Amino acid sequence: MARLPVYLQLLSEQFDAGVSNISSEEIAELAAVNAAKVRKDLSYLGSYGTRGVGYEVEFLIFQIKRELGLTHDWHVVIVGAGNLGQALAGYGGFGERGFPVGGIVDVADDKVGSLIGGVRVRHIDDLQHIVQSQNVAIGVIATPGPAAQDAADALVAAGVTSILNFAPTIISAPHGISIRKVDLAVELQILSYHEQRRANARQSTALKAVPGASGRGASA
Amino acid sequence: MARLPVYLQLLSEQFDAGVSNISSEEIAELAAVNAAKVRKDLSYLGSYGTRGVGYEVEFLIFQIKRELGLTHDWHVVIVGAGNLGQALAGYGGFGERGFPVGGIVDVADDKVGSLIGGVRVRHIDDLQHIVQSQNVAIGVIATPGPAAQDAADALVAAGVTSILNFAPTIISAPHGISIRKVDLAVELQILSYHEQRRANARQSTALKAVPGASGRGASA
DNA sequence: CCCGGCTTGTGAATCCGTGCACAAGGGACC
DNA sequence: GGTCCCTTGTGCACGGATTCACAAGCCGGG
Ligand SMILES: NC(=O)c1ccc[n+]([C@@H]2O[C@H](COP(=O)([O-])OP(=O)(O)OC[C@H]3O[C@@H](n4cnc5c(N)ncnc54)[C@H](O)[C@@H]3O)[C@@H](O)[C@H]2O)c1
Ligand SMILES: NC(=O)c1ccc[n+]([C@@H]2O[C@H](COP(=O)([O-])OP(=O)(O)OC[C@H]3O[C@@H](n4cnc5c(N)ncnc54)[C@H](O)[C@@H]3O)[C@@H](O)[C@H]2O)c1
Repeated sequence: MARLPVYLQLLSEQFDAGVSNISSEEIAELAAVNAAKVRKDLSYLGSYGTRGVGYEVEFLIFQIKRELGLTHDWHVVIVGAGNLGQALAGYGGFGERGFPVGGIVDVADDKVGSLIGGVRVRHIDDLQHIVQSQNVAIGVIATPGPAAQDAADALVAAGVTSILNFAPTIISAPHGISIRKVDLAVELQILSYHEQRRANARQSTALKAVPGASGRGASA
Repeated sequence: MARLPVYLQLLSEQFDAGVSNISSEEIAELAAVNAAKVRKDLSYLGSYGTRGVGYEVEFLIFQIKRELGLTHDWHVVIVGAGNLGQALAGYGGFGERGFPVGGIVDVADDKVGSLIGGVRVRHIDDLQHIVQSQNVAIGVIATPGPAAQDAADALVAAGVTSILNFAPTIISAPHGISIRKVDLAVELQILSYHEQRRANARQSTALKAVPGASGRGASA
């Protein structure tokens, strides 16, 4: 389930805040979901709650981590040392959450060799060596859209089996490779869709009073 | 539907490549989804296809844009001018896709005043002025996790009605405000979940042959 | 003008995720 | 030891999304 990481995040926060026991109701509140859903999700891990009491936070964290495969670190390699690649590589939260940057590669000669967040940018030809020497399983694509498929192919050829793609391109990979895509523009467009629906709703209600006047006018 | 932006993206690419007509089958191929789903999604916009021929790319792009509310630009304001905020503000693809950066704000005095991607960083106290003078409807949160809720409150107070949150924190807002969250760690954890399942599967099959030996050992 | 082939649009069956409601069970207090 | 209260775990019903399959419809060629 895609909600487990969210639970993990908030449980970790609660644990740091000194909370040792928590009910499904409280988790639901913090995760902004239904309490029954929380219990269903957690029961999927096994019956680790105590009726009448709730869940032991520390134990639950461990169980979720086990389920997600977070019992050890997963090294990550970033392809593309541009704007985004640098932000990602320089972002400390990566390693803190169990995903240290094992390497970052690029094709551009002026990028190769520079130091980002303590990691040196290498040429993409070194990808296979990096992946295999560091036992990297996850690759992150931060190249321009047209290069994304090439990057994916290179990652797969190097032995990576999971890919996180930030480029606005749908990439394909052999069966057995996990791919996830994060597309900024898609997120914004979904928001604008809702904005537009709200604007339309306002307009329809106002229409009866003043036909022709638009709600939130978007004048230049 | 959350798939419309994906269709839009790939249709735009096809249009640029000179394709003027396209079938649901081809769209499905490019979007990596079922063809019937594509037709259902598109029929939701109205009956804009021609039986026996397919869809006219340009017209379809226009219809999807209309549905998504992309007939005009939506200005965006970024809260937090750190690592990520700077990458976002400096990213040209934002404006190209109809979401120009209308402003970027921060609390830190050493950030305020600097120029990023042609936009000057302003103090968060100016948020309301920026939002209202530029008619901004969408806010992007790029602050550290603990400050995310404050940022959201400030955005809502300033009049923003949609929020895209990059911080690993669940934020709450009044009813009627759209919120979307993009959490890097969650994406990586989902990938690691699949990795781990693959590793387990390998281990189970190997177990019969060599009990005790682990598949992809994560030593040190 | 008619016919055959191709693609859309959509009814219907199905599947999956969600949420309700409640029985089962554990703990604390008496 | 008993009882009461609180919370978990889950059977069940519901709704939306997905997929199949096919009739309807358009176009080009004969
Ligand atoms: N910058 C952002 O905030 C942001 C936000 C969302 C999405 N994106 C997406 O992320 C991707 C990268 O954005 P960016 O702003 O960092 O772009 P960028 O142009 O700054 O960086 C791209 C980097 O990729 C390298 N590159 C090009 N082809 C390559 C290849 N075949 N193999 C390896 N490296 C290659 C380039 O040398 C460059 O360094 C784009 O697809 C963009 O749409 C960026
Ligand atoms: N950098 C990345 O690649 C990356 C990737 C994924 C997620 N994130 C998330 O994005 C957020 C920002 O990451 P970052 O690397 O840019 O961090 P950062 O520390 O570089 O930048 C945070 C910025 O927010 C500002 N800030 C703090 N409190 C604020 C407030 N109340 N109002 C306005 N501004 C405030 C700070 O002054 C700072 O400039 C974090 O939550 C992080 O988890 C970052």
